[in-house]
Amino acid sequence: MSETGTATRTAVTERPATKAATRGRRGRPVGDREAQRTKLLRAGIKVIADEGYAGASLRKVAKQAGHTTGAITYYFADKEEMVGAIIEFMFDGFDSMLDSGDEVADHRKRLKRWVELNSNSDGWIAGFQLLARARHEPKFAAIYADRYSRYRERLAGILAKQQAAGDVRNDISPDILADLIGSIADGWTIMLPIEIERFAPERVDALIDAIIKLLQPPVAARKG
Amino acid sequence: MSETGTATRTAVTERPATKAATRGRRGRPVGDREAQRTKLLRAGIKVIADEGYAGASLRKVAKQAGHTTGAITYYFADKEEMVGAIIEFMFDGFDSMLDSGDEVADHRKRLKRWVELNSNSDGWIAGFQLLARARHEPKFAAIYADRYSRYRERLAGILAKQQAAGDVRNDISPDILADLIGSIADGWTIMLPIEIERFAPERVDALIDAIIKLLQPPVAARKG
Amino acid sequence: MSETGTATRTAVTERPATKAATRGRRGRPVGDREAQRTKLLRAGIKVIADEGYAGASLRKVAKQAGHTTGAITYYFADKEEMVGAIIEFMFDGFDSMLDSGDEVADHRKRLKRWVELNSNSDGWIAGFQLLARARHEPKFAAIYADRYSRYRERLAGILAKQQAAGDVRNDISPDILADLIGSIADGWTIMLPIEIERFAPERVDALIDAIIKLLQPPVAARKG
Amino acid sequence: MSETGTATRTAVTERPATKAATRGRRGRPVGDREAQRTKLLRAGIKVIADEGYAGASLRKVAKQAGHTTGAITYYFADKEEMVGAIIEFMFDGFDSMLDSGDEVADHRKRLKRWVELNSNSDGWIAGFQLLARARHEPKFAAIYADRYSRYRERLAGILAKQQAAGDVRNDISPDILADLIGSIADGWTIMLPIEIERFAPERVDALIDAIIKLLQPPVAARKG
DNA sequence: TATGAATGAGACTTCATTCAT
DNA sequence: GATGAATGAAGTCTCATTCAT
Repeated sequence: MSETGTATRTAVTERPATKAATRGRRGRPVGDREAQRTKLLRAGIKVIADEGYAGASLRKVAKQAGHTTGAITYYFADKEEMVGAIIEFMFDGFDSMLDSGDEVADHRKRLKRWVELNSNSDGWIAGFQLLARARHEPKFAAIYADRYSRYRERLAGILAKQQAAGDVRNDISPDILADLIGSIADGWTIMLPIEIERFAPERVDALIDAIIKLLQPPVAARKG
Repeated sequence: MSETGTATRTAVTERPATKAATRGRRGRPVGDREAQRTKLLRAGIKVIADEGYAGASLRKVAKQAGHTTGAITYYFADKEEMVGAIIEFMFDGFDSMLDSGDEVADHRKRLKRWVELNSNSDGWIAGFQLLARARHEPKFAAIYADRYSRYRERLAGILAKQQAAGDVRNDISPDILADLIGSIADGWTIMLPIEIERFAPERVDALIDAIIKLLQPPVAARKG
Repeated sequence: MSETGTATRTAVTERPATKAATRGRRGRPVGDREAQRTKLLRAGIKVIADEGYAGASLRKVAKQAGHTTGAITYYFADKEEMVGAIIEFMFDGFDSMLDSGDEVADHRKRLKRWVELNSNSDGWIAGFQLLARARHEPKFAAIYADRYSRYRERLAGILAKQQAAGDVRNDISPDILADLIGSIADGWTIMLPIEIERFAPERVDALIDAIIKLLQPPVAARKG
Repeated sequence: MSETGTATRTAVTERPATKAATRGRRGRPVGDREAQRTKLLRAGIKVIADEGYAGASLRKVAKQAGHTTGAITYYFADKEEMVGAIIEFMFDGFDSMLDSGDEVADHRKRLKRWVELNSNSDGWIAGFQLLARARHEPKFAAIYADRYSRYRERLAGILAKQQAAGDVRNDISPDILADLIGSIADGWTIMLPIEIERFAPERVDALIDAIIKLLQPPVAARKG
């Protein structure tokens, strides 16, 4: 509830089930506004993921949400506002990825999860589409920069702990390592939809093995 | 005629200004076809870099090149073909980057050059915009996939040689190493326009140092 | 709601002129959807009749109807759909022609009416323009084929009844007779706009007389 | 050689075979102009038949003829002139159809030939496409009216002879009969490309049988 | 609260035409 | 005699946005 994004606050406020059926209800339906807004955001993510930013029109978003065109400009001042809301909304589900654990082996889990998300989740596909757009919309860029750096900081924290435990090489500072790992993940995001065969499960395993090997302390220094 | 790509042979053949005004003239024109085509490609790259794919209209490209809209569809069957040509054109300049040399120290040169390209050159900014689009245009995707894999192969070849010479660790296969380095570069491309401060010169140096360190053979195995 | 075709229920519902000027107004409009649609169809018929299919642009149709281009693609997915709707609409008015009666003398009425329609009504002039186009648009062709065959069947039914009553020769099957009469009518449609003098009233009478004479039972077999 | 159309006069003037090969010839190539013009006309007919009038662009015609766009406006002042020339050219091959003979049975031949021509010959398919256009181009209309009436006159002449011989009913004037038969043929032209199944060989035979039966003198009056 | 008719600008594309070469 | 680069208008269609209802 202490989140930055407004979008999350709303998605939970589903109208209480005490209300009458949709037809024939009386009075002002409380909470509907936010629920509808969230519905539109989800529809927007789906459409951007499916058609790219250039191909995502408000009409398609409205249709996807089962609304009419007018509804969108009713809920959002204009397209830009809607897209901004979408980006915030997407990041709200993002942090969970780092909760995978602090063991070295958990790097594997995280990276695998990353590849999966990028293959299947509308959220991350749309996210990448909007990233391209962010270059031209400073507002979007700010959101991305903020959220990404937070992610790298947490990763650096984990790596620092692992270095202290002797599980990860300590001849490179943890924030640099975090940066490189993050970059690899970003690079995968870029190319995954284009070179799918490069990301066959066995190859992804090999790539992750290599990353973990690169993180290991030099032979002589290894613990045990 | 001995060039690799024809597209690179650019508009040096500008005619002397003995002609009427540039605007509005008809009939068989000055200059050769290839030069005009290249001019349009450069204009396209500029506009895509400035406005993103979604904002890059043929009108803008034509204007940027000092032509009318019709000229573009005269040189290219349609927008898709033009953009395809742009991608190819960008990669033509790209291949030269691998010619930087086979020494380990040359990895540094290449990576620095990469960051510079991504910071300053319209080419790679446009390239990333188109990459996002490639997800929805199989033809673009095919070009990217083809060119990228060629790049990685050459890089893997260099790394294999360096492994044989004992300059690079050989506990990870060269194609996996090439893949990871390429991914890092891709990841930089993605975030560079958004997190410029993350790519300050000193930090880039530190990142590259780290990559080279990661490539080194484990202490015990080092030559000399 | 008890209508056969909705398209026929036309723009009688014009609203009182209590509104601002027609041009430039926005928001929820006067009149009902069906009426506006019909208005556009009529405009389309007029333009096609005046300028031919090749010369009938959406712009012109919109202008004729007092709308902007966008309105047309609001009511019809694309030009093809609009033209398809026009053909259907024309045929809706067409079916009524067969209701002229079942007497032999009614063939005269019908054929005269046909010539009149082709001389004066935008409908059939447009119809012929579209017929030429149908060769290259299977969807149009399908509509024509369907409607024409329905027409011939009804005509054949009438002729069969007349044969049974001994009013029409029965040495030729009714569907063949219907086909030939229909073909004559089609032939007139084709040439009427080009050889107007060939279709002077007296000559049309003579042609129709001849058709009726051709339909008569051979002398010996005549009833009475 | 006493033809009206200029196009025929030219098609015969193929350059004498005494000329050298196309490459390396000297002097002004006599007759080439007309030969090239005819080549363009044929290409025009092909394209109009294939794509309809609306779809027939000068570019396509030029391409079909193996020329460049400019060639067409070199040979013809503009598109209208080219199309006018095409119509004249088409009719030049037309009269031959009436040369089928003067017997009653020859009506069958003629009508069958007509159906065949309309099914397979580019000439007549293009002819019908242009007919639709003629409504809006008085020049075209004049050509059609002239040529058609000439055709009907010849047909009436044949029928008059057959009436005199007692082979055809004489209770309807020959020009009216000729008009009706011509109309049927026109009607077939219109619908043939759209209702192909209606013109299966057996059915065409039945239709023609019926026409011949309609032409027969009433039973009591028949000769023999 | 939400609809949906309509706008008007602008997108891509095709075309007839022009004209230096 | 013929080419082909380029124009500029027009064509079809899509879109964000507005606003009466």
